[in-house]
Amino acid sequence: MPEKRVYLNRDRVLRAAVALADEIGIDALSMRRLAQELGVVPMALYKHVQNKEELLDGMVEVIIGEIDAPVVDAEWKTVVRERVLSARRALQRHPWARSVLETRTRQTPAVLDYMDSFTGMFLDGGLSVDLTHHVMHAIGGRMWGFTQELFDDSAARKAAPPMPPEAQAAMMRQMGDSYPNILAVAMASAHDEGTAVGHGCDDQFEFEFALDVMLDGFERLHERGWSSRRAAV
Amino acid sequence: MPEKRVYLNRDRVLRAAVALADEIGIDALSMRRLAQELGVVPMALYKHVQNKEELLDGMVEVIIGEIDAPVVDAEWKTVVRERVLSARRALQRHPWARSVLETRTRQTPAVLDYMDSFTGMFLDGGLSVDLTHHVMHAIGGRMWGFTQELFDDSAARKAAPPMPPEAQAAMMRQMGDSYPNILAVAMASAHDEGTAVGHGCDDQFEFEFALDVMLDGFERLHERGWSSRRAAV
DNA sequence: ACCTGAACACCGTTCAAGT
DNA sequence: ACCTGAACACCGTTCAAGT
Repeated sequence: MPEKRVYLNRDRVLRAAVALADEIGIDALSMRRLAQELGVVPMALYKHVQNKEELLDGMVEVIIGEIDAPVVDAEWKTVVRERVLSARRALQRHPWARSVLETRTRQTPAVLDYMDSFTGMFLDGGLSVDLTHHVMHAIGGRMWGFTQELFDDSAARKAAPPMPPEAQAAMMRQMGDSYPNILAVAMASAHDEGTAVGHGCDDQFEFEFALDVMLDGFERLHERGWSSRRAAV
Repeated sequence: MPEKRVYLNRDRVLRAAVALADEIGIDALSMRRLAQELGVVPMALYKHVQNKEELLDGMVEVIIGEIDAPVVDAEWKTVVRERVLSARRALQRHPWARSVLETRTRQTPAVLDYMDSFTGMFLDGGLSVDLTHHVMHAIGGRMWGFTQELFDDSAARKAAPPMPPEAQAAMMRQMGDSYPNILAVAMASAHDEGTAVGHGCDDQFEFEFALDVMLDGFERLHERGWSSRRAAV
């Protein structure tokens, strides 16, 4: 008696990939091994995922789906803090996730959604778009690896050829519908670049901004005689 | 007329690997491709490097060698700042270095030397061993990826079986000769763990420490009406 | 002491077919 | 519409030899 044939789909493939990576580790996760797990020939996967890169992008989507929505009715610092800790918990559930995130460069809709929502936590908290911009860069590494590339277009530029201005404007308009917060920040920093006074997206500036926030914080703790014992209280 | 045969050595192999990765990218760097570059059969490399992992560890050594020594006669914040910026420059010269560093878990002598010297910048600046400990964790991601694992022994524990106390003491003594600063910090946090009040090496605590340093810093900038224009002055 | 050659058990992905 | 099979051009690493 032939079993009812259950067709593969993208979602089944991605979930199986996440589960398998949890089990055998990311290095051992190959297209061939995943196919075997699904009881299918390797090439069957390529109907649902263009290549291995896209499989990894899809696995990131699954992880992002595990991050809690922002808490409501709290000051922005609490909202951000809880969200970051939730993201951290999601990453910890999947030990391979950190290293995969760090290699992703494609800005999939799932990633952009998360970024937009994250940006919104600062803007809703009343931070200026300027400060929010640099804060997003600074917190990037702590949120996880790919924030850096969001407002920094060097990665995107490599992927896509330059666009005529009208196409750029059209894209901006379309982005505004889905990602209003990202758009607000991107527009403000583009304006800054025009005036040549602010810092649109200078990689070195962003790095030093984050470094100085940390060093200044350390200095204040040192001056106050901070110790982890007292912090525990 | 036969050319004088120049034997391979570890250093030649590592330098060639770094140069080749710069040229063709880290993904394309294979033992086979590297051997070809050196005009040698793949297996010849295995005399100088146990396997590919060790090749990557060796490439990290080369990178560390490019980081400037700490500047002298300056306050600790400046010393740290300059060192971090120097490390950043080294990483930027080798675009593949970041991703390689993030996958390294072995604590080679080169890595320990760098860590010890880095720790020393804070201790010499007068920070307490306690604060230095948490600061080292906090700055880890900014320095680069592997600091996290230094005082956190979970990675080391996986690699090596547990030791009898005498062996541990002997190792400590030996470490004290080469890495006095690491030892000072490690001993202080071990003591804390005994009192069960401080935070020896709680991963979650370290993460939140760093997160809160950033968030508090952002809040202060927000309150002061910070803008990148004024920061430029 | 150092390098070689052949072989093993893997990869991701293509192409042209099968149902 | 979806899956298959065979093949291609690669990997890292072993082992037993060569000079």
